[in-house]
Amino acid sequence: MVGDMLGRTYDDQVCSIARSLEVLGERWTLLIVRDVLLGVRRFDDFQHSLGVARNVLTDRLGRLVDAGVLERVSYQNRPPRHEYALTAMGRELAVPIIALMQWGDRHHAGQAGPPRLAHHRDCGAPVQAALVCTGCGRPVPAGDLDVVPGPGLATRPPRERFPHAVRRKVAQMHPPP
Amino acid sequence: MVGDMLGRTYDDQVCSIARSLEVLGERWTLLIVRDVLLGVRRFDDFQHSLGVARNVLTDRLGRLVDAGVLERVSYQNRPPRHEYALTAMGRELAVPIIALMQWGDRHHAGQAGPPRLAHHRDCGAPVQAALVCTGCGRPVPAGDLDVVPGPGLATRPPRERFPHAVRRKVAQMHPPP
DNA sequence: CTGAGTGGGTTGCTTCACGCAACCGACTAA
DNA sequence: TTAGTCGGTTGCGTGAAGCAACCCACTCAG
Repeated sequence: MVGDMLGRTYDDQVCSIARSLEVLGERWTLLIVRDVLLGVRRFDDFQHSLGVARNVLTDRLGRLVDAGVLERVSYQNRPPRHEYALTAMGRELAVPIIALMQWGDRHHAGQAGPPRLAHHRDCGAPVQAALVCTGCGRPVPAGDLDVVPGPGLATRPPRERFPHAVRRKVAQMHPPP
Repeated sequence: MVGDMLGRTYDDQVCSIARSLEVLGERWTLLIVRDVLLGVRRFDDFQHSLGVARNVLTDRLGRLVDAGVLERVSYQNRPPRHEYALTAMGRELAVPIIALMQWGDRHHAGQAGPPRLAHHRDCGAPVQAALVCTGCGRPVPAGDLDVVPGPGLATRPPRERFPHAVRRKVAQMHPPP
């Protein structure tokens, strides 16, 4: 019985993607983080930039603060006002967010080209999100990737595929490429 | 009419992240893609792996097929049955998905460690999602990143900060039919 | 020829989260 | 004094998600 019990969590998944999505997966949340990466900091600016309902925005900002992705930074005392800034943990989200952005650039941008570009501040050259091998240092195409069980998967062995299954042979009708 | 007009789309955003999220951002969708990356292919297997409602699963699989992320591959004719496989476009999602997974590994994994590991098939070494500079070839920490307007952002100058303006016009982003 | 099981859904009902609009409280600038 | 700013909260209505049940074409064991 972890989390909200209904609706927004993926309770029983032993998976870092599911756990990331519990923090980031709701509507608007990732766009808020994008906005912060682009320099937006204040409630009303998020609201105007996104067109999100104010109560929902309140909810999402609060969750991001609770999750440690954002922090409130006071900029005035009377009345108390604050901005939202990325924590170190939040800044690391640049990797998946830029990766998602570039996937969208490749497959869903108009002929005008990408709406935004990522550059290396030091040398000005474009930056790309990619999978790189820590062994040979080369980029790894998605097809050369093996995703295997890790130490955190101890609980629950891989799901049995119905012991009395006869399905296997039928599957050979169209052999995998 | 663009998108669903209500609820699931981010109509007026000129942003590749928003456009990616229109395809991938709904609940369960990204977990379905994760499952396909891990080798799950059939309706009932998704359903057991995720615990998602069957009608929702039907909807998500259909959307992913429509979006060109998955394709149906027939494996039997009477009755017609098929599996779901990643297209080339879908395979590219390994980058943002692994990035999200490793963010979750760093910040939300138990002390047991990551539930899953990504390895380079050729040399067996771990694979990491990262931002790399196409100029100097070095990894780029999130803090050294500049995200600047690109050619696709022609529409709409950077948002005014309403010195005196009335907010009504902005609020009416979806004019009544 | 039954009866059980399978795969891939569809239908109906209920609940919940989102969108909208109004309101608030402490301040500031005209 | 009124109008506006900023960061919310509250209340209400509705559409989408979740759940369970059902369905149909087919296969297989007995």
